[in-house]
Amino acid sequence: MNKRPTIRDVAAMAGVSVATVSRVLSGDYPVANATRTKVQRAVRELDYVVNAHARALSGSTSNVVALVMYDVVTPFFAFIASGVEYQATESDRLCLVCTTHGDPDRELEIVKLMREQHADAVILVGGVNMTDDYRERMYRYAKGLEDAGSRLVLCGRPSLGPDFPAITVEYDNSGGAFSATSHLLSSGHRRIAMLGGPIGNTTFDARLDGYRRALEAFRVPVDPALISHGDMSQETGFRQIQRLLADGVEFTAVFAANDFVAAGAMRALRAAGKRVPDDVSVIGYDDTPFAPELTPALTSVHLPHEELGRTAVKLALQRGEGSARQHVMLGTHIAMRDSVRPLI
Amino acid sequence: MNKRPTIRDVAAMAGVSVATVSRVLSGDYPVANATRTKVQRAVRELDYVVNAHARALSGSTSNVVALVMYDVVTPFFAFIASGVEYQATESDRLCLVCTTHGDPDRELEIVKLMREQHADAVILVGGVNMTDDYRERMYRYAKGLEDAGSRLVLCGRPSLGPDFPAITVEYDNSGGAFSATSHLLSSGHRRIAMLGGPIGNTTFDARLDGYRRALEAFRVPVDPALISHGDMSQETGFRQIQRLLADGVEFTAVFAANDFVAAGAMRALRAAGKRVPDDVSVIGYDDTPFAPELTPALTSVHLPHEELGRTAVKLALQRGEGSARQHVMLGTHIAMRDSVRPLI
DNA sequence: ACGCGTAGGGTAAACGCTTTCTAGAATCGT
DNA sequence: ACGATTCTAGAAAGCGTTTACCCTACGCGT
Repeated sequence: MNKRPTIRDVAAMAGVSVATVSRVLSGDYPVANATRTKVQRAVRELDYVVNAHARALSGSTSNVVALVMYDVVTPFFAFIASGVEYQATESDRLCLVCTTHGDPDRELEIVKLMREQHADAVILVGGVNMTDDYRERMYRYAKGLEDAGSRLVLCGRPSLGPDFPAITVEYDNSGGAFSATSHLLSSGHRRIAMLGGPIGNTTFDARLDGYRRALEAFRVPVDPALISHGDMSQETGFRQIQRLLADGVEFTAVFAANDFVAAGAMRALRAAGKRVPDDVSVIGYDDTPFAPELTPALTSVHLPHEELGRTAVKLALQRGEGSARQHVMLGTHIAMRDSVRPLI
Repeated sequence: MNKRPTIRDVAAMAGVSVATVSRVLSGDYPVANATRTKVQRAVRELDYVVNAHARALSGSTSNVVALVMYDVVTPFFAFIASGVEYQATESDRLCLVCTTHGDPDRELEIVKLMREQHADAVILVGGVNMTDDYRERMYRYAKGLEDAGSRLVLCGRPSLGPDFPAITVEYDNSGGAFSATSHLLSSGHRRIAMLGGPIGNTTFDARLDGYRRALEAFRVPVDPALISHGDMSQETGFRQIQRLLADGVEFTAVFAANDFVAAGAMRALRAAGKRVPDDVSVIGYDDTPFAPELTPALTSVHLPHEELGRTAVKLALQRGEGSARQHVMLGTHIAMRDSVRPLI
């Protein structure tokens, strides 16, 4: 096993100083053509690659973007991650991925690790419980990261105010829910069950808010019996429909907090002998890739997941005054399929 | 914006030398309790975090594991990534994620970047085209990474031989296909269409091989008309069924190269008025989370995705003689659901 | 011919940590 | 009580780059 060559070895072989090698490599400083060629030959000869840590230590930018999310497999996160990875690559950055599984301690640990790494940007993804504890925690993160020269980005979660030292990139969560509910309402549905969603979670709360606003706009009273809470899983959707049916709550349509909940709901409806969309219309949220594969193909609120991720990186990397606390909101649209039918 | 404190600042505040601070932080070397306390207080006071690059430069391990895959959203990759991330965290490593989208140039670029980063392990995930060019490329990667002190891991792709300086962690791809096909055969099916799959890709080839072996074991002739190629998408499954039907090829069962292909196939069958499983049985591969949500719930070959990822990291990080070229093969099993029915 | 701006390149000081080497102090065996 | 250990901690030499600073040589306007 050869020891890996350093810049000195390259300099020696090329017969120049290390400074010159460094200059050839970074390509900023003027270097004579003959010299450049000699250096490049030596680099190839020795199969030399720079030491990123030495460079980061000396230079002070690590060229790393960090992504912190709940998990890596839920399509919502996976697609945002995809956008982040894409844009990071585009911007010649590497992409560090960490998961919290909702554990604040782990999150704290990760932010500390990112300070150690001098990440150019730290992107926190997804809904949260907006408590005082959370705000305070974010404030500490922001301070720590700022001192380390990192940008903090809140992605797919609400801004903490214009004075908060972080970039926010969210999508119109409440607006999407408003559209979805309005779609059902204008199809004649009045008894619309709202399913899924951890109570207090900003994502679910926003979706619930859109649901409420749409009902109000149509002057339909909000019936608390139609609103259920739980996590965002298929099981939740399945059980919530079962309970609604068992309790004899009447409804002709279902607005699920996301596509998993919708899938579970459809399964429960089918099990109970209800046909979708003939007896009950169903609409989901997130427009997951499997939505079109369900039977019937699921109508869902489409989110700009990848663009969310890309924008987060783009804004974080853009230097200049005031660039450290921007706020962007992306739109959504409904992907119409076969799970919604007008009420006759 | 305060400048971030260094180890010297901590040393100064605690009234000790930097060496002592370093030792308190790494916790290996014996330090008097009183001293340790003083240092820890100073660390907390200053909100000090070490500089990972300085540490890596001096120490020489970066505590980073790199994951290189086709993309980040396909469940196959996402679940392996999940396992990798989990085990990396477990082992106090950070996880760098890169995607190639099948571009060899990008892959080369990434391996170079990982050499720069001194990643502890570089994990290459997923099937490939096993060409001479590929072997040669891998050999160059292995050499370069070995010099940089990194372990190379081939995950979910075949080993390059016991002498090749890389760890291999694969699953029994061909065996899974054998089981799936046997399941169909022992249910009485004889005309089984094999769908999807890029020709030459090790993953698809292995699945095809299992299909063939099962047919032979049941003394059923292999009919080339039943085997179609394409990518691993829903569209492929959809179109391949359409073509089979249009060509008047007879079949009573479908073995799809993965669950996406299976979903597309089921859609095409439904569109053609064929019922699944009454008229045609369908079996998928990968056991994606949406498999149980399809109608009917899809029977599929379950893969130990997460364990694949975890094992890759575990083996790569374990030091000692011979640990650099191990070969592990994990098993699969069939997740039985409702898309297969015995032929009467 | 002279001064000057600039291209080209070398020297050496950081960057922030780990670790070896060294040494004083405290403890122990006899 | 005294040499031999054992603790504890500091000094300083790297680790591999980048970059500020300095110097030479050359082209050019006047």
